[in-house]
Amino acid sequence: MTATTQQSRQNGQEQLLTPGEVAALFRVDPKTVTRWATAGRIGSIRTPGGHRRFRESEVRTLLAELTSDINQPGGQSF
Amino acid sequence: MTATTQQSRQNGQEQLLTPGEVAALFRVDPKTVTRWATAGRIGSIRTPGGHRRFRESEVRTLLAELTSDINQPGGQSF
DNA sequence: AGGAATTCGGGTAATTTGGGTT
DNA sequence: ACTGTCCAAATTACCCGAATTC
Repeated sequence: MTATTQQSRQNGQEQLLTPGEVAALFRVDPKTVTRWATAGRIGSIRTPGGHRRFRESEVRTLLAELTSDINQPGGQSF
Repeated sequence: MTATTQQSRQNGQEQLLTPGEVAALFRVDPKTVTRWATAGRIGSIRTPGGHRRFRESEVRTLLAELTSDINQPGGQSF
């Protein structure tokens, strides 16, 4: 198996992203992504050391919602 | 044989994970997992050669505890 | 017995965290 | 209410050579 060192082992596992990667996708500061997690707008997984990891699927979903105007019931607008 | 099938199905024994395996679950470097073991944040078993192995149940429990989902069952939110 | 991949160790950059501020 | 920046401290990532595992 030719793998660098990282994310190419668990095939059926959930892929996780670092704050910096998520920030790059949204074109925002990593700090802003952290605020989203703190505000409960996005799920996060903390490492035992306290750093956050984000689910790629969830991030992509959120990113898709921002790509086009979404105003559907259940979207929590309060 | 692939990297994910290093160990065959033993009897009722505890499944052990390699540092790389645990690292993939948390999306960190295998070396980071080693530091967690050194810091006592996660239990580890050493092979006669000095390599570390981790209990799968403990790892999954730890992963679940550090996971904060926003609208999905299974995660504690308090 | 040889080979590929992983995991030791240490040491040094890069990223992340949290608070406070603009 | 939301985001970007500054700061210090903590955590994590990549570098190497050598040992271990399968």
